[in-house]
Amino acid sequence: MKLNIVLADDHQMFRHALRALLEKEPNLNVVAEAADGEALLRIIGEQAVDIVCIDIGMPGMNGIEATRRLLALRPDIRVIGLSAYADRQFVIDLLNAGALGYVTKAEASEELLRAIHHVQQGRTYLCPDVSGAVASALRFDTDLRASAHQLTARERQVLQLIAEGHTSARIAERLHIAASTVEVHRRNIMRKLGLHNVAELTRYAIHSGISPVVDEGL
Amino acid sequence: MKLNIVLADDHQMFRHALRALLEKEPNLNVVAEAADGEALLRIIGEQAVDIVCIDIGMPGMNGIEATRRLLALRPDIRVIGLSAYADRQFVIDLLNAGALGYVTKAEASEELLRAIHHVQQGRTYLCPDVSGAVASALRFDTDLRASAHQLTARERQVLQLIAEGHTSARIAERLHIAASTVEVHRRNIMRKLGLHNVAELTRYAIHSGISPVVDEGL
DNA sequence: CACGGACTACCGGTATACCGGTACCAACAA
DNA sequence: TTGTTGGTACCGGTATACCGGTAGTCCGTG
Repeated sequence: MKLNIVLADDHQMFRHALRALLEKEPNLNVVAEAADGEALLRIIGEQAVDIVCIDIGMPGMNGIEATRRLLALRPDIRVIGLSAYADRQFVIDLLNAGALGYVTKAEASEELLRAIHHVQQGRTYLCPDVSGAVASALRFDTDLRASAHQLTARERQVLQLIAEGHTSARIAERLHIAASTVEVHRRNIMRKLGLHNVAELTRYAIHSGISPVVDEGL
Repeated sequence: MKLNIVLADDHQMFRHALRALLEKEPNLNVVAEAADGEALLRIIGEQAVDIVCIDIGMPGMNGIEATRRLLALRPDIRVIGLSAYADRQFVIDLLNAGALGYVTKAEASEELLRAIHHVQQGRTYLCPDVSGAVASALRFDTDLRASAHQLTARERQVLQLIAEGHTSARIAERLHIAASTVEVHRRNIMRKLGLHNVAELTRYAIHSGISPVVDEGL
């Protein structure tokens, strides 16, 4: 029985390339690709999926948020996070969201295959440079979780869209809520974080990993 | 006769995956991979290379600098730039450095194959979203090549203060000029970069190194 | 059950950003 | 000379951010 895999990454080129690589493995079957979180959720509602490899740094709904929602719908799916960075906060947030694996793109592709093998059996797998970062975090800072969860899921979502340069009106359209509601989220975010303008919010979003450093179409 | 290709990208996983994809083409032969600019220059000194696909966003020596040095040593090699973003400045800088192609990772992998085909014949190739960005720049400014979109020292200074979350009034105080002047700088910066709000300016500042990722207040 | 948290939504108001234009001056280049 | 670039400064106008309050629903917990 082949494993059904879905790839989620905003870079089509990366998805295609990764598909070519994974399909060289006889027991792996890439059944679908998604360019963003919305597409991913649509896909897992439509077909049988065993494992999802998801990029953390996607615009719109990011990988962590997407993981949270995906597992709420289909808790049986195994999620492996992919990221350009071995950022502690990323790893912690993703594991809290329910993912089983975490591999950086700087690692060899064999690491991803190893991760797939592990999570398929329900085990956790962190690639070497990530597990090192997490271990040091656990030694020095025991309450990382608290700071990571000051913001609610909805607030993180709004924050990411603000940091991507959208106005409250556009964010409201995107989330299918009223602009006034977005304004409320905006103020609550600023109050919780002690920030007072878009520049500071953007810096926070990038630094905390809610928003990727780079954006498309600049 | 097969085309000898070298891949340069700091993400090993991306390199491996891209290799798997390119090697499905019968006339392409990936002869080497490089994780940074230094390794790339070493490789092209050692073996026959026709085409180099190089990532712009590599740490250390970036793709543009590496392209410049590579072509100084081996002007016959065709260079294709790969990037996560369709940043005008990157495109211009890379073309000035002597590259023939530019493809974003958001595009389909077919775009890369198309670019390889074009540059092999000595022709230029820009993928659609990139040529769109360049075209929009041409509408505003006819003289692109002469570093038209470089910011002046004063503008960089203003941009940094904007990205730190200051208002135009505060920036004016800090620089001992009128707020109206700061507004002019602000608009000129946005026009040059093709950006339209503080969030995008902040991202650009962080991304371009004008502003550090971390700030005291955060 | 009552309570709080999260999310939703609206009201009003002020501050600031954003966009367009014009203008003067100094330094420098064609 | 004339033209160009960078820096300075102001005008008017609209859009959006930012700040304060109130209030309804839903949902999970004590």
